[in-house]
Amino acid sequence: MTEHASGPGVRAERKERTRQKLLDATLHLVTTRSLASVSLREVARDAGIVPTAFYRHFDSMDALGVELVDECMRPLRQMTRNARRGTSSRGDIIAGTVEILGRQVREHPAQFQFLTRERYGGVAAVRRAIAMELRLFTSELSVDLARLTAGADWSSEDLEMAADLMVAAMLNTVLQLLELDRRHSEDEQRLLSASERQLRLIALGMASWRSS
Amino acid sequence: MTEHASGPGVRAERKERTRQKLLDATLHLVTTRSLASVSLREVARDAGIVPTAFYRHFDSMDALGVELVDECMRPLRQMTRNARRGTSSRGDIIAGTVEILGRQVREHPAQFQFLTRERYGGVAAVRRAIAMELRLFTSELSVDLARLTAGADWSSEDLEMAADLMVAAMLNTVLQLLELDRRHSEDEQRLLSASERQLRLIALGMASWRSS
DNA sequence: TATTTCGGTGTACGCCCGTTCACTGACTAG
DNA sequence: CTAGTCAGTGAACGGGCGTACACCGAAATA
Repeated sequence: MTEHASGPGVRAERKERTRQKLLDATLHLVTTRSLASVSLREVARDAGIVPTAFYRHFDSMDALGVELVDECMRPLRQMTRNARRGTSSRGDIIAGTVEILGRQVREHPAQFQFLTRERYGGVAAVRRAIAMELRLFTSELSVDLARLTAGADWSSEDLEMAADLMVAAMLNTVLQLLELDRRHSEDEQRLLSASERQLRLIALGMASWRSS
Repeated sequence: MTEHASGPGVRAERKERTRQKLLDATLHLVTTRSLASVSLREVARDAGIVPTAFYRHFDSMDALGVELVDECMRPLRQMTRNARRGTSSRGDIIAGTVEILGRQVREHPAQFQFLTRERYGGVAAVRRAIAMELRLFTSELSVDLARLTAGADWSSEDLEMAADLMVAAMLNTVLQLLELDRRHSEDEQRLLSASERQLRLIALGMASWRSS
């Protein structure tokens, strides 16, 4: 229970490290193929352990997949936090959001690849986990929109509708960014510019919207 | 070469029938899992033939997948044709489009399920085939938008951007429709109503857009 | 120091897979 | 009537899979 002088939880630390290796190996494998086609043995091999040792960390590949969703959601959560912070500092929310989106995708391509690929992939548990996170994301955005449209008579249903559209647009952008080849930053800029204009188009629509 | 009196291509007809059985069996299997996790033997079993006979019809499961994309695109193509025809007859394009979209998804759920699930699934060839069809769809829509915005100074790039946003919104609706449980027509109506308002929001934005 | 805990090992099992090959027999064509 | 075509058969192969089991040795505990 209490930590010893010589090694404070050396074992636990090693365990956590190989656990992370399993997650990393899976994430790497999933950038090419779908999770359903990745085998337990393959993951164990890439992580440098024997297949049976896999069970010391996860009950099954499905369970690992669900944990991986959580891990991959972290950059996305950070993204929304950054976007919110950016809101208060500068005037143009949209430009800031799109810029952050582009950077996050550039810095964590594998995570986004995994999330978008498995969003409608074969493993039901993983699909459900992603759907839950995404619903949370949309509802948070609709709260933000409520703040921005204060005064206009927006129903909560319409706010949800607009937030859903914005999230769909951004996810579409993410998918297109991931399809891009590496080191074609000009294409990336063109895509991000289009994304910004899409969000601006929606904002323009919202400005002249009357909740019926 | 010439057709005989007794049986005009009985053999070819039988072949076509089992070929169709293979495609149908795959489509049915793919509603639950992803294509990458469906085996050749499984498909052959469900189609009622021995595994080796599979090769009389397709080179591999990947090849079958590409053909399946083509087959599943037929209802979608018909949908756009219907939407276009509806355009000329009545005033409200959006309501008509959404209604047709809802009906098509209701009538061909497995096809849409396959297309959306495999759009970013594991099989590269299938992914490419779907992406190509979808790009065609978007560019056709941008042509329609060019006709509708004649007079306003829309650049072709912005037209593409708007069409892309609309397609993303509609695909998002399709995904949500497919997630719905059966026989909850109230939920379906709510979803289609939200989709209609999304498109209307975009149209509203376009009305006050100035291509910069 | 003696004992327990536990992450990782190695073997072994039965199963399903894709693909090969030689074959059969109904339809086709001359 | 005869020869040829070809969709479908059935046995067999080598290989990867998930998983059970007994085991090891270093870290943790007492």
